[in-house]
Amino acid sequence: MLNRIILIGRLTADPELRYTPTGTAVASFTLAVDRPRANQQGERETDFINIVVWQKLGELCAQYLKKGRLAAVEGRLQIRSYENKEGQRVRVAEVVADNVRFLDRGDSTGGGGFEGSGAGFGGGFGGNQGFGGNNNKRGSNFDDDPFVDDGKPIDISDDDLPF
Amino acid sequence: MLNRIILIGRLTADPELRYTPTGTAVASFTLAVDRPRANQQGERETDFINIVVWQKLGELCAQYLKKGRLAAVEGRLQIRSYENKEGQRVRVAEVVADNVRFLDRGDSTGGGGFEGSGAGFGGGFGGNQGFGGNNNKRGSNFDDDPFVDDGKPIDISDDDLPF
Amino acid sequence: MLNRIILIGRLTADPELRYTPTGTAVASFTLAVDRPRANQQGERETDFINIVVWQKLGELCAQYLKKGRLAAVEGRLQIRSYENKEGQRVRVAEVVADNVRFLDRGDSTGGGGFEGSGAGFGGGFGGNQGFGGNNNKRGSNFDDDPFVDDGKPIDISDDDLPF
Amino acid sequence: MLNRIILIGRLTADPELRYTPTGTAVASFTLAVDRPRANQQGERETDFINIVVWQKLGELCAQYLKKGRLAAVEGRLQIRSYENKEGQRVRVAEVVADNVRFLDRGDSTGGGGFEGSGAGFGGGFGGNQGFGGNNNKRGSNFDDDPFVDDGKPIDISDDDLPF
DNA sequence: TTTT
DNA sequence: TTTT
Repeated sequence: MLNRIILIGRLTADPELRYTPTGTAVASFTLAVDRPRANQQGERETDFINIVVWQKLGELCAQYLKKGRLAAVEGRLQIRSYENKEGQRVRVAEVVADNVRFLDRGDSTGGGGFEGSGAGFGGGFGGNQGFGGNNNKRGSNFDDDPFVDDGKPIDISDDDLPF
Repeated sequence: MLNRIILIGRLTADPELRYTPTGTAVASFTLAVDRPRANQQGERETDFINIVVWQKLGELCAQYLKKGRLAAVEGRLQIRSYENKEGQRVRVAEVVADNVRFLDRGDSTGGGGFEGSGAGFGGGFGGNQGFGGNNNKRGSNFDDDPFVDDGKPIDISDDDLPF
Repeated sequence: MLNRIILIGRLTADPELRYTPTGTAVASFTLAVDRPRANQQGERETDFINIVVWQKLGELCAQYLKKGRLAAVEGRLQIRSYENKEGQRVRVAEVVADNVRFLDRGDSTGGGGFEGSGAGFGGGFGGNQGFGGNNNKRGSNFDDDPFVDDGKPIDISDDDLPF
Repeated sequence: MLNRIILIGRLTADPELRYTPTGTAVASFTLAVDRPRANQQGERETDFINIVVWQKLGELCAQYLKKGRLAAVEGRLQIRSYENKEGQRVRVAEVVADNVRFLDRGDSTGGGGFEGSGAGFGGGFGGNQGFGGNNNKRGSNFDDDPFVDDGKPIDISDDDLPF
């Protein structure tokens, strides 16, 4: 009924940009988010949280976010479930972002950042013109999805579209 | 650096209440949270999100929340990582709640709900007196943790304390 | 750069429904939100927070929400500023909601609730057909806006549209 | 029942640090938060949102935050109400922060930021030792509270403590 | 000005 | 698997 998450952390690597068979862009990256307190052993722990960003906002993330950058991400926690090759049910958690802010090394406009979910690219967004043709070279699979722990590629299809 | 999630959904089952070796209470349950929109096939999907609640607030959840009840949960998304018996790295996502609201069939106080992380049980909270002795009968294991897909019990220890 | 608020509380009165000169619907109501703890005097205090909801979601609020009902509201905190008749600068705070959930006495569908900001009424939303003609009978003014403390009516105009 | 707000913005001025009669620290500052979209006239608007931060976290804000700095603030929206000298009811909105992150020019620790509401200074926090004696030189008034539009000073008293 |  |  309500599902809202806000994170601030640093990218563990450059974003990956993919396209569905119908040409919808989707970026994915992992955010390292430090826990507020040290644990019993006095160590500061970190949660590595996978983020996916669809459409134009995803393309902007792929263009502007890089490994090590600080970002604020706002979205929804989603639990995908699938069977791996051993027939085990695997559950992967990821945040589907609809708002991303670039918080350091911002461009000269003073802060940077772009927002999704907005009028202006909701219905009318037509694909990925100007981004060089959606190169489904490797079959559009998330074959290195960091949540996949057993080598099984997860197909990205238009079924995954959250809109 | 910042990690905040707010969910509203219904419990898929009664909460489980456990205790660490040192007697700290921890409740766990799963919240079914409907996605905002239907997917491509016109079906309404649901995310099943695991919640853990420590200390007194956990005991209150175990006491007042039941299967089917509507609840609002506020907390932090945490990704635990461990090796299963096949030597595979398994990642489990769960929300560590510090505020839970009971949203239906509220008791006569008008709405119900309790809040954690507050003055009053921060440092001084001494265990679970009055809750009948912390019955580590089954070895204090999360042996039916819904995030565990391979039967391996996860030890709950004082290392897991988020405070 | 980022502005997100989530509230759960009860309506102090039925929502008011108005229309801008160009026929855009806007509902407004006040949410009573109890503070988490009692104050020094042992009293439980309450914040009365004004909510505005635009377009179709506003019409749904006006239709389904009533005085005393419990609702969850998600949106953005906005500070409007204007000069009152004594020439003083007055600042009014309100939450512009893009998601509202109806949390009690839900209709038979089990929970109720509607969500805005979504594809489906983002760009293509054409007005308020089927809601009975937008009766700008009283000049489209917020002449009883609960944030106005000095009798000055605040014009609602298309300038106020947050989209 | 639930009241949570998260903001990212820049300080309009250095924080003000005050103390209650019993010596509890409270910092206040205003955050400029740009709205996500331009208005009808194509202008980008900004909300100026007042923040108050109590106790040790407030002292840290006064120490580390300065005009122009970028910060993330997490807390609760509170509406205070009082009568001004003309006998009018005035309502002031402010965010009572329990978590503040310093997002630019972070100190060498890599990111900066401090968190309140935590074990460690919840119950045991005893005042403001080491901060040089709580200088109520100007009568402990918020005499330049940006929410006060009519010159009336607002007394800060222990009644205002949110804990 | 206010809700349960 | 991981960021500063």
